[in-house]
Amino acid sequence: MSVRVRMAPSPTGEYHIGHIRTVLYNWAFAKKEEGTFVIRIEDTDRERFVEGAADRILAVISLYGLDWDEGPNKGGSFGPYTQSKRLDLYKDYAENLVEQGDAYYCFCTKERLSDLRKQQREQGIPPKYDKKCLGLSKDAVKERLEAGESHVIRLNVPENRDITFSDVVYGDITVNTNDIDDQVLLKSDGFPTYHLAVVIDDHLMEITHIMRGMDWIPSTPKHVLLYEAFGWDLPIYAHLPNIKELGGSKKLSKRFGSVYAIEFLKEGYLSEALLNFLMFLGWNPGTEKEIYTLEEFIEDFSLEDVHKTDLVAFDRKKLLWMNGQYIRNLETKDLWQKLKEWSERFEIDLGVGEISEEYILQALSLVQTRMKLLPDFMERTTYFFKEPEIPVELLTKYAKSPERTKEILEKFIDLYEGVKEWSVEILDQTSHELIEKHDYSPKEAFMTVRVAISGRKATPPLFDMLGLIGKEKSVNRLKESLKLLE
RNA sequence: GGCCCCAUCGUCUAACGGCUAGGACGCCAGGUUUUCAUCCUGGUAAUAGGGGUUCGAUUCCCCUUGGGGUCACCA
Repeated sequence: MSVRVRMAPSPTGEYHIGHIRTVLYNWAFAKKEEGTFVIRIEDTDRERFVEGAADRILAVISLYGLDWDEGPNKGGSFGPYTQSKRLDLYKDYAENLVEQGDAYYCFCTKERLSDLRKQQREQGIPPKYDKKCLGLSKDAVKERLEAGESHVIRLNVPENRDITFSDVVYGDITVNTNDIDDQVLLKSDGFPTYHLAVVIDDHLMEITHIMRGMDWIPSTPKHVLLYEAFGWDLPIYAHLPNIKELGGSKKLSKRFGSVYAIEFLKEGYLSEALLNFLMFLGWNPGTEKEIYTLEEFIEDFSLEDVHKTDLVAFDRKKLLWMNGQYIRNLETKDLWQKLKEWSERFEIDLGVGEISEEYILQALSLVQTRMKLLPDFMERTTYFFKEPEIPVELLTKYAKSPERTKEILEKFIDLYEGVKEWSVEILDQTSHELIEKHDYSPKEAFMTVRVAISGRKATPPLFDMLGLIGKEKSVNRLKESLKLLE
């Protein structure tokens, strides 16, 4: 039987970076096993439903370079892939369960339920439905149903039975049914709860492996009960460790940076780097290899290597390092391509104006090893494209006196005006000759020129920079800087 | 609180029950360098505690402690 896995987002908000990790594992597993990856929209909560969220979730998954074989906007033979379009199905199955005695109608009001919970808490016992409506006679139920009384359908959880299921990552997990509540299956608005819908859909869609966050472990026994009641085979469960903020907070927090998948992209992380980083949050190949392409990940991924732990920390510094790796390892023209796409997608101005692509590529190649995030491009290259502001205190910082700064600038202006062939090699050679002749230290001379040209103290190598900026502009900038000292 | 899960450097992690517990990020130091990066070299730092089992426990078992999850007509 071929592998079928799924990711089932709930359109209640923006997609979290941790969700992408789960999508990635499912996606890679399907690819590796030559199976099918399906996406199903679980929009059964009408209160929390957010208009447009489903589309944005699908879009961000695509932006990360991941795709699916069946699902909304894609089709497949197990549709529809949106739960709100499958309502009749859930109702039929729930009613069958009632007939079998595995579920029952419940007419209790929300007030009674919350009072009950309150009482139980006060008595220090775990809150649980007291099965009051299970005692209703068939006729009584029928009567109240016909009267149009508001009702739900609840799972009839048997007493004192150990439910054991096997998890590929966490091993055997056993829970006693006394600790399981008579979960609502069908809500009074006719929508199923997650528990009912997920079991029915996973079965009908022939899902073979369920990979999801380990926060679902406690409700898995309910699902097992449901599979049993329906007489269906259990899928293979593989719960995944959850992700937390480095530093102790329980979840990723805005305080430390981005949280939503789309935000990381906007901040200038490359999807390849993000995915590479995410791979290792809960999985490890057991080797020392850490830079992984998607193809390599598909090759090496295995459920057995998913780490059995409670939480993994999201180390933003390591992510940043990894992003720098990816930026550096890109061909410059490919990096430029990424910059352009990023700029268009998020409407960010790269600050290059109408300058030729050839010039931009040269500037980019000079700053590439200095970039960790896409926006570093603007910060690092602005003076290649626009005349910079020169802070006087920085200009005069390196020579012993303002007079000496002036002298250095004058000498370099003379030198550069006379240079016939404006090449990095010639500039390097003649500049060194100049400082030797006048006994300037390399640092005072070159730092002064650097500041006079760029307005800053940290730039790519001076002569590479001058070479690209060109003779006329370089000389002009030196002259403008000189004027600041008068 | 009940139930469930987890426990190796600060972080992600490696180590058929067996060499000085390995790697990566970070941090520190040095080298390269006119600056900032890159790059190279080195260093720092861990088996939560206590009992067992064993010739020998990071590894297996128990307890304690700590962390996390979950107990809705949310997913």
